[in-house]
Amino acid sequence: MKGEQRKAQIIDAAIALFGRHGFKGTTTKALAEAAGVSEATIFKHFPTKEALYAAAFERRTGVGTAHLVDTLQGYADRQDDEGLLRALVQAILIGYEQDRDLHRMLMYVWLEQGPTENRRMWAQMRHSPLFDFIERYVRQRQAEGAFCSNAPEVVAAAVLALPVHYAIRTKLYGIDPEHADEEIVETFARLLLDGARGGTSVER
Amino acid sequence: MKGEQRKAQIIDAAIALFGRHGFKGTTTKALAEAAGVSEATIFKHFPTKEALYAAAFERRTGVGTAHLVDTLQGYADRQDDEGLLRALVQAILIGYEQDRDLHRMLMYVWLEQGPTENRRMWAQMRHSPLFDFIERYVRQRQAEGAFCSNAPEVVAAAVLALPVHYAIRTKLYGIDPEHADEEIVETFARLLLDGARGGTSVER
DNA sequence: ATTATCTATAGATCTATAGATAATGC
DNA sequence: ATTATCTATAGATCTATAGATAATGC
Repeated sequence: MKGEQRKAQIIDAAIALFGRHGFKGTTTKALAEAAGVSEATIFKHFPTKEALYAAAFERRTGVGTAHLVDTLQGYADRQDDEGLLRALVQAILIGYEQDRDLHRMLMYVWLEQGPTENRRMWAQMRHSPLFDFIERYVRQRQAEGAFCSNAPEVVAAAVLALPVHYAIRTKLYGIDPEHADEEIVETFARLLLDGARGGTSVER
Repeated sequence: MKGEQRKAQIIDAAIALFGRHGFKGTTTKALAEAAGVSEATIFKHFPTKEALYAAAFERRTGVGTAHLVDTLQGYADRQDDEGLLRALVQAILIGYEQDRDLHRMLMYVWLEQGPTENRRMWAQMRHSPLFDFIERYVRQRQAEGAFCSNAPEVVAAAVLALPVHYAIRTKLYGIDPEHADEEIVETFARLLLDGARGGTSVER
C-alpha cells in the first residue's frame, strides 16, 4: 500500500480509538491492531504517538461547514429566521451523529490540553466561517429590529450551545433521547427564535 | 493520621489529578506525590486505582443542590420567573467554577464510560431534585398559561444546557469569557425566559 | 534501489505487593 | 497488638527502535 493511503487508514483507525479512550487510554498496540498493521509500521508513518494524535486532530478541519454556511445564508436572504435556526440545529445534530468519534476526540483534546492551548484553539473556532456567520446574522437582525438588543456574541453562543450540548449528551455520551430529533429541532429553533426576538424585554 | 482522614486527603488529591488528566493519564506515582504519601499507602487505602477513581466519583453527590432547589422554589412561589432563571444560571456558573476539578472528572467519566453505564448515570441525574424541580416548574407555568406549550422535558433540558455548556467552556476548558458572568446571567436568563414564554408561536 | 512492512526486543514506566519500620492505644 | 506508613521490587505493559524481509518501480 502507498504511503499516503496507509497513513489515512491509520488515522481513521486512530480517530475511532482516540475518540473512545482518549490519548493515554489508547495504546500503540491497539492502534496497530485496529489499523491492521504492526506497531512498527505505525511508527514508520508517524514518528511518535503524539504526532499521530496531532494528525488525527487535523482531520477536524475536514468537517466542512462551508456548505452549511451557504445554506444558512439562503435562509438569511429570505429573512426566514425560523428556517435558518432549524437548519442550523439539525446540521449540528447530524454532524455529531456522523462524526461521533472525531467529536469525542475533540472533547478529549479540550479536557487534556491546558487553558493556554485551549484559548488558542478557541480563537480559531471563534473566527470560523460558521461562528462568524451566526454573529453577523444576529447583529444584522438586531439592526433591522427583528431581534432585541442582547450582546450578539452571547446570543450567537447560545444558539450554538443549545444544540451542541444536546448533541454531546445524546450522540457522544450515548444517553437515550426522549424525543425524536425532528421535535428537538423544532422546539430548540422556536425557543432560540423567541429568545432572540425578545418580547419580555424588547423595549430595553 | 487516622484512616478516614487520610482517605479523604487522598481522594481530594485524586479529584484534582483525575480531573486534569483523566483516569489513564493519572499515574499512581502522581497520585502519591500529590497526596504526600507513598504509592504503597495509596494501595493500603484503596485496593486498586479503579477503586480510588470510584471513591473520588462518589464525591459528586457531595455537590449539594438541595439548598439551590429551596432558593428556586422561593422564586417560583413568588412567580418571579426571571429571578428564578437568573439564580439558576448563576448557581451553575458558580458551581462549575468552585468544583472545577470534580466537574472535569465527571466529564472524563462521561467520555470514558460506555453508553450502557452512561444511560444508568443519566437516569439518576434525570430524576435528581434539581432536574425534577425545573421540569415540574415548567409544567406548572405552562398550565398557568405563562409559558407556551413546548415539551416540558425539552424546555428543562434547554434551561440547563445553556449555562452548563457555557460553564464547561469558560470554567473547565479555560476559554476566556468575553463578558462578565453577571451579563451572561442576565442575558441567558432573558433568552430562556422569552424562549419559554413563546410569543412567535404562543397560539400553537 | 527504493519503499513498505514485519519480528523481536530494548528501555522506560506503571500498577500492585511483600516485608520491614515507626507510631499509636490498650 | 494494632494501625499506618515506608522502601524496594516484581511483573506487566507501553512506546519506540534495530535489523531483516518482502514487494515495487526503474
